[in-house]
Amino acid sequence: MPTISDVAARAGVSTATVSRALNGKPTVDPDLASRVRAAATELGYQPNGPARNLRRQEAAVVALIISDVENPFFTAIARGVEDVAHEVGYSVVLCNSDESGEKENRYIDIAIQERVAGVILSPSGTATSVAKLANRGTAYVAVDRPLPGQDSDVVLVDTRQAARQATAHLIAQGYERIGCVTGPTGVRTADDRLAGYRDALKAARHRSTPKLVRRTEYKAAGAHRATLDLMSQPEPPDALLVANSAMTVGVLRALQELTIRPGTDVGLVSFDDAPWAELVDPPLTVVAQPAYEIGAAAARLLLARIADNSRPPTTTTLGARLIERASSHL
Amino acid sequence: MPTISDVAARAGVSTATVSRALNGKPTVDPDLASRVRAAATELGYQPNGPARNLRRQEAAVVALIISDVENPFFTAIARGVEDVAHEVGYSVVLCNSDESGEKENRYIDIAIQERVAGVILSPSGTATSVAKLANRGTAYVAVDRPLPGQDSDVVLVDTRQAARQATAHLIAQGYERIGCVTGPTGVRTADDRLAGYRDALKAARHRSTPKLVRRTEYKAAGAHRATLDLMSQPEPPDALLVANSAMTVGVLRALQELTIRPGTDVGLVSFDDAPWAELVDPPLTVVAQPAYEIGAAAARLLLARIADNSRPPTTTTLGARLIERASSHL
DNA sequence: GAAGGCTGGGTAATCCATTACCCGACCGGC
DNA sequence: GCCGGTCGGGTAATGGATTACCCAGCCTTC
Repeated sequence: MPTISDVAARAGVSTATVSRALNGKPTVDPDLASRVRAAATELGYQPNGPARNLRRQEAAVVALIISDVENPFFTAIARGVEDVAHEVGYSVVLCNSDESGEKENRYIDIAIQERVAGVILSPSGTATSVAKLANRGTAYVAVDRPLPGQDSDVVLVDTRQAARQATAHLIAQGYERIGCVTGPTGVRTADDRLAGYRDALKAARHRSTPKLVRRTEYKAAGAHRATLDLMSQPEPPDALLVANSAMTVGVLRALQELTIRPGTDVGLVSFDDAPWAELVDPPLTVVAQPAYEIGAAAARLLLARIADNSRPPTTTTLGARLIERASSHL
Repeated sequence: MPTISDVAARAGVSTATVSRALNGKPTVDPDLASRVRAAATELGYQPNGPARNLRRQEAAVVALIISDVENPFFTAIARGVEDVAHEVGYSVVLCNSDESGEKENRYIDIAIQERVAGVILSPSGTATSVAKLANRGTAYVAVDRPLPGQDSDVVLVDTRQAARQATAHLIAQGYERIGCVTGPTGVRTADDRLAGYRDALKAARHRSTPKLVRRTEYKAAGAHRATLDLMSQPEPPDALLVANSAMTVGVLRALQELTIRPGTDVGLVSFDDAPWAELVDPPLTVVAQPAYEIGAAAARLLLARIADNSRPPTTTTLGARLIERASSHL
């Protein structure tokens, strides 16, 4: 593996000049610079990243810690982050915390150890190592969910308002016993969606009862169980608000098993406009979240904070859009 | 940011002892070791990764370069890789090459620069920097697609056989003009699936004609166009084999627009058992690929190669499973 | 023609953890 | 009581790129 000295020897200059030439510093004679570049390509020289990062005290890398790689919402965020970061020469590494506080902490530790320039994360909500980032002055931005007790940059969706609107839509369509399947207590988006749901019920003077609400992990399996449970009650709901698309898979599966037809027998609105949402029968009414834009905005905030860590923390709230399709029409 | 010397000073020992204690070397007095650990936690010491990697000449990190983060097939592979790697203390960083040879090369260069222990990638198929990995002796494993001209470890699915079986199934169901929507020329899985499709037609003495085949990028948009084009011919196909689930989204959308009912008007078999495959109407017959196992197997191979780079390259081929649902029954 | 200012480029310090090498202390055996 | 061996732990070299600092040579300017 060739080092900078090998290149220097081959080009007949000092290592300092090689470094300057390859990093495009303007103080190098163009002739020398091209001799250096030639030597570097001939040797197939690749700078030693750890050495460079050690000296520079920072790597041009941002870590993106998301809570579920298999959730299209988060992968779309990843795209947004990548596009913005790449434009300014940063690389993005993706880490999957799997909604586990432990894995999240582990990845944060790794990010600190590797001295990445910044971290974007969707906090799991349990106590985390995020404080360490703050202590060390590593730039970070939260997406999708705020950090409990942390005053940081954050990019959110006005998910409570969106849930309220979605529920109001169901009410307007004439549904009377509207249920809600949402994520675990303590996960902010799950709490907010539930709150928005209740807001709408209250505004319409509907009674809100725990019997119509189920909370489980943000996955198909949990939602599947929850739905079986909800629908087998003496007075089952006649419509459901479902808090993400992974859950919707479980809900639809459960309804299938119970031979309850969505749209006809039970109204359905789901968060996340998954690619397949209009392919199921009936096409799903969804709350489309601007995932790509969340990622892009988070990346821009992170870059700004890397440049100036003293700037005041900002909260960016993006709106969601209700897309009405057939699953929510009586 | 505290360094190892700070910890050493605080614990009243030398840096060597700190390093040994924190790395669990057995030659340290237990008392000293616990004093060191205490000092480390008090200071919130996190070792400097670049310095460590520089010295060790390797990082306990493997890079996973996949061609599409938004494709569930690849994210499932990621899970498999992660689970195996974590067990032995390796971290996984995910890089999204987006089917672009250029991005792939870029990430390979970064992986080399950062001196990761190994690389797992789904090669885009265009000429790549993979040779650099080989030259430098960095361990790597190809998944899903073999590396052209490289004799490396590779984990594949017998996708030609699977395509053949899927097509034979359509033939057995009585479809007569079976079409195929597959990925771009040169992408091995796309070529193989087409070949398997032709194998089956030939075996059944059906005529194979280019009029029934379309090749486009492995995405919904391409497949959408391809389907509109295929179905608007004078003699359109009465069944389709679709080469991945992203494409199937495009195909279904196109059929919807043309008000052609899948299953009834046109038989459908798709690669990849997406979570929503049984939720659409009619439920999709699919070729389920063992994505998680591919990832796990690749990770195991990579670890073996990291341990011993002289071992002979192996090819692991996993089988796929045809899951018959309603979309392929006349 | 000499002094001061620039410029390009070399020398060597620096980043920090790991580890080869070495040394002192203590043990057992004769 | 002395010697060789063990064990624990310290000193300092090491990895490779960046960059502060310095110097040589040339240009300007009076």
